[in-house]
Amino acid sequence: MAVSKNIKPTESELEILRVLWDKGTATVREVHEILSEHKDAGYTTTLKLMQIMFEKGIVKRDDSSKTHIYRANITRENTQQQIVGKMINSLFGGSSTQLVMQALGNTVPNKEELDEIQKLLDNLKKQ
Amino acid sequence: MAVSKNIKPTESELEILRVLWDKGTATVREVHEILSEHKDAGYTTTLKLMQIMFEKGIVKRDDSSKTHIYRANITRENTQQQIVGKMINSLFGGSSTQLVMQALGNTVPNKEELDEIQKLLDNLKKQ
DNA sequence: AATTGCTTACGAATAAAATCGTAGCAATGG
DNA sequence: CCATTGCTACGATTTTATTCGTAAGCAATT
Repeated sequence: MAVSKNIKPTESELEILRVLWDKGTATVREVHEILSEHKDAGYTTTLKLMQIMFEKGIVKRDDSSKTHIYRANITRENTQQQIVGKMINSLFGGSSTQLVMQALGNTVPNKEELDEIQKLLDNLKKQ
Repeated sequence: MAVSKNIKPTESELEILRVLWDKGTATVREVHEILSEHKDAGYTTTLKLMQIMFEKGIVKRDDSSKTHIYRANITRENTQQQIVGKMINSLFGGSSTQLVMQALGNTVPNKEELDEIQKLLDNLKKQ
């Protein structure tokens, strides 16, 4: 398995990553448009953040044309794992079960989701 | 239901809260001793943090004697819910199920834990 | 009474994250 | 040809979080 870098995106970086994960690729303008629906910060703020993320290696970019095209350089899955893992330790005393209980108690999943979880659970039980 | 304040403890504050949640009450010294097992920061750093948390209302304290006695003023459950909820939205597109799958895939629960989850799952299915 | 040890208070330094203003460059349309 | 528009670069500022040094109080001990 590939070694997952221990990258910890900040809150703002995560917002940008979400857009990139969703869209695949995006320009600063596109990211900014979407972010500004829920947040107000200037265009250059988003630009600067994405430049910093580029320096950190969190995103890649194609700068062959004037308007650069960005894409994520870390996967959603990896980042989720990273953050969830950290949270299990820091908030749930290392028990993933506690987190699961909390999450399930939080919002009620529908039938399909319950089945999906049940399937995973069955799998875990077999081992 | 009580209105849960929208408090967002910082990383350091969370470390302190964990100690307080575990022990119920603690002095700065006690908190510091425990923290310094895994982290090195001076005593006054911990002190200052706890003073700030007091100002924010995150912790209470009994200052009737010279050595103040602290306790958490927000519950573990509430804080977990707060943070998990935020994460479900920001990282899992609002799907608690996705988070559950991630968490379960992360570290393998033992038999008892699996049973516990199964029980909760059964309950959810009934509704 | 002086010393020592432990405490709180608090200003200030440092570090990290987020925000913004301005400059410069290229393409476009009058 | 020049004004406008939209882009990147980047330094500087602001905000937030963390860390620490120092002073002062109090109590036990020498």
